[in-house]
Amino acid sequence: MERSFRCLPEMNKYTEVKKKGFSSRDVASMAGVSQATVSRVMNRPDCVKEETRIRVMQAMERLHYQPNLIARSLVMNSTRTIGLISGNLTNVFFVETTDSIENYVKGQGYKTIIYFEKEEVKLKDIVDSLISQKVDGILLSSIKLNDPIFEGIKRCGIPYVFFNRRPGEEGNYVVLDNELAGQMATSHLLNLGHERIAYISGKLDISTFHERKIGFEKAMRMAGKRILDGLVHFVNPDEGVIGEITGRLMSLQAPPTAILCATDALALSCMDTLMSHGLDVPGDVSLVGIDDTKLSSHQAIQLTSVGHHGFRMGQLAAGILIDLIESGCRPHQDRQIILPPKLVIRKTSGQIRLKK
Amino acid sequence: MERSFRCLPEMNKYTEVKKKGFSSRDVASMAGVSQATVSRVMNRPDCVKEETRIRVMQAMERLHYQPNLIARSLVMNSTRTIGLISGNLTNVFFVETTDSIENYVKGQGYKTIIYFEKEEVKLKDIVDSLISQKVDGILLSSIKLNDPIFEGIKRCGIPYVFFNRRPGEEGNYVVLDNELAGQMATSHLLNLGHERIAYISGKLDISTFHERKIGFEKAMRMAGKRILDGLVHFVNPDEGVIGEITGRLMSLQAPPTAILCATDALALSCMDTLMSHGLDVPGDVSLVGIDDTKLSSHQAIQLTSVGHHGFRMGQLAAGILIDLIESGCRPHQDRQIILPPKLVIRKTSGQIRLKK
DNA sequence: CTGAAAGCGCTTACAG
DNA sequence: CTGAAAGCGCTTACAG
Repeated sequence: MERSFRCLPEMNKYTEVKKKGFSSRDVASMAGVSQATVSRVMNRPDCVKEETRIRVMQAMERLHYQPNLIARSLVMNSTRTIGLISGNLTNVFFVETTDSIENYVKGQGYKTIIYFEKEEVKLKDIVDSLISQKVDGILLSSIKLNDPIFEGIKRCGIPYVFFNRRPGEEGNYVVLDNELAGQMATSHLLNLGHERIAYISGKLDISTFHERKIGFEKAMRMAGKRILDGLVHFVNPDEGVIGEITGRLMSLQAPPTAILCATDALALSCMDTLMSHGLDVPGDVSLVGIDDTKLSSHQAIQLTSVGHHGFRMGQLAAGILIDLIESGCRPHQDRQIILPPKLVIRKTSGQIRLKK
Repeated sequence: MERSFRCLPEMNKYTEVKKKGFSSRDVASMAGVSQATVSRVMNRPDCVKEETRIRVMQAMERLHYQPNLIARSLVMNSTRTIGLISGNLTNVFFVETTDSIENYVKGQGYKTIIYFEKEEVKLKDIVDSLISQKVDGILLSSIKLNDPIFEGIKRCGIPYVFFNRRPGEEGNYVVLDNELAGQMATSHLLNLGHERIAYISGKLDISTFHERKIGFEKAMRMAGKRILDGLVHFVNPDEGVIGEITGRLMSLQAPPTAILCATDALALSCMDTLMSHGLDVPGDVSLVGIDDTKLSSHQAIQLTSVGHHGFRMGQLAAGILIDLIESGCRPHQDRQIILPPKLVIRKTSGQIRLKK
């Protein structure tokens, strides 16, 4: 558009688009009643005389009338929508939570707007967008430790629940006891005789990874084992560098006899690389994940893992959120659930073997 | 609530809920301008005097103002939202499409409302809900052959694209050449010397399954092989009966030497059962899927499959939808893409072995 | 460059 | 039981 035109009345690109449907006013005039009555037929049918109600309903049918929920939301100040900001679906764990969350909230009569986190998109923008969209509540796994956005969420007063990750000790959340999970996974490997244990994790600005690492360190310390420098890696899981790291680990002079991955998703990538290098798991190296996703129990995978069903975590978080939404008042106490992890020993972890 | 009260003015449960935020009117009065000017600062900043604009923006900051998109949508008649009705995430294929769709439309400035199909929830209700919510377009994989809802979608005039499944020959869609895919998968097994081929599929009221079955039959016919009665099953994939079917197939007097599953998801379930029965794939029985999901290429799975990357299908469909939305006019020709399938031979299919 | 006014499609007190 | 009216928070033609 030319500069000189920029302040002319803008062409309304919607002008020529036909109306998207009929309004309650159209129904009203067809039925010979007021708009208020049409509204009542939808919301409080008991309060409308049967004869009138039938006439209105016939008009609705004839016009294929669909109420405009946007308009309703505006007056009701409620959208019956929750916003879900989730980790990417390339991580199986979030597949489980996304599925269970959508199903749960749908059952409660809510819709779900989803966002999958992405490097380029700032969390703040997503949250702002959700606030602007007037969602009734926000469910988010994508939060960093001490993320300043947490303040913004609290300030605006919109109900929220974190799941899987949390910004700190405060707030509403449902998480795994990650420290314990890390500890249990490590102890399992120690019990099998491993000492040279590699640890592959996501970045430590995320609570999950921060806490699991502490658990790992704690277990090693308690067993009196040293954590070996080149064996510990904190990477960005999205970048697909797991293959490279794994390759490097295994071509070390003294490669690890076991690898603990901070998530099942990482372990799966790791396993993929190990196997494509012709290595046997657990023959050549043991492998353990954390999260215990369903996929890990597949007979072809059989990944030893520690976790607490993801679908349950999603459902719990969604349940709390809806509770928060419907109770209306802002409770004075944060709602916090820390789930106990469970170790599930499968086929990827085995007794250490002596170097041939 | 007592019957006698039912027509009393309803307690407005929103009455006591504090406003969800500030409005442009609040900003206006703080900045000492009219609401119209605040609106202009957001939408056509060039048309506002710099001094005024700065004053308004400061007021916005101070109030942490977030525009109410609900109100804007109402006047603009556009929500910048698309509705996605997807198959369940328990099917890996839909994990890939969901992920790519959300990412693509987000990049185009649209939000995504998702629904995962579910036995209990009727498609019509979901579509109606989406129409009521005034989404700008609908993307759906969940459609049955000749589904009457297709008429409703066309009538209401909302842009739509089907992906993976289609209601028939008509409409906008992006699908795999399913018949060819079925044929290629079958031919592959025939070429390996298999004749006793089992076929496990979803119900035939879904185009994908209908067409893939035709491909299967065609390949068998062209090879002059008979399709054996007890070896063909059309089941509801959600019900987890795959295990049972697989078990029954393999305990037949003359079990199949190969199993073709109509989707990778089915093949994965099938493999799980086969392995848990101690059977070797492909030693005891070959296994082939259709969709070629990423998971199939994992070293621990290595499922032979035929397909066309799911993420591409999702992205193509989303691209067409947004094109349809933004072009505004209803094109006279349907937009249809039929993707060519590719056979990827991995480790689950092998030469037939003679019965010991 | 800016404001007053109308309108998007609903809902709900208020009267009758 | 029903209608007229006001209002939710925006946007935009129309005046000035």
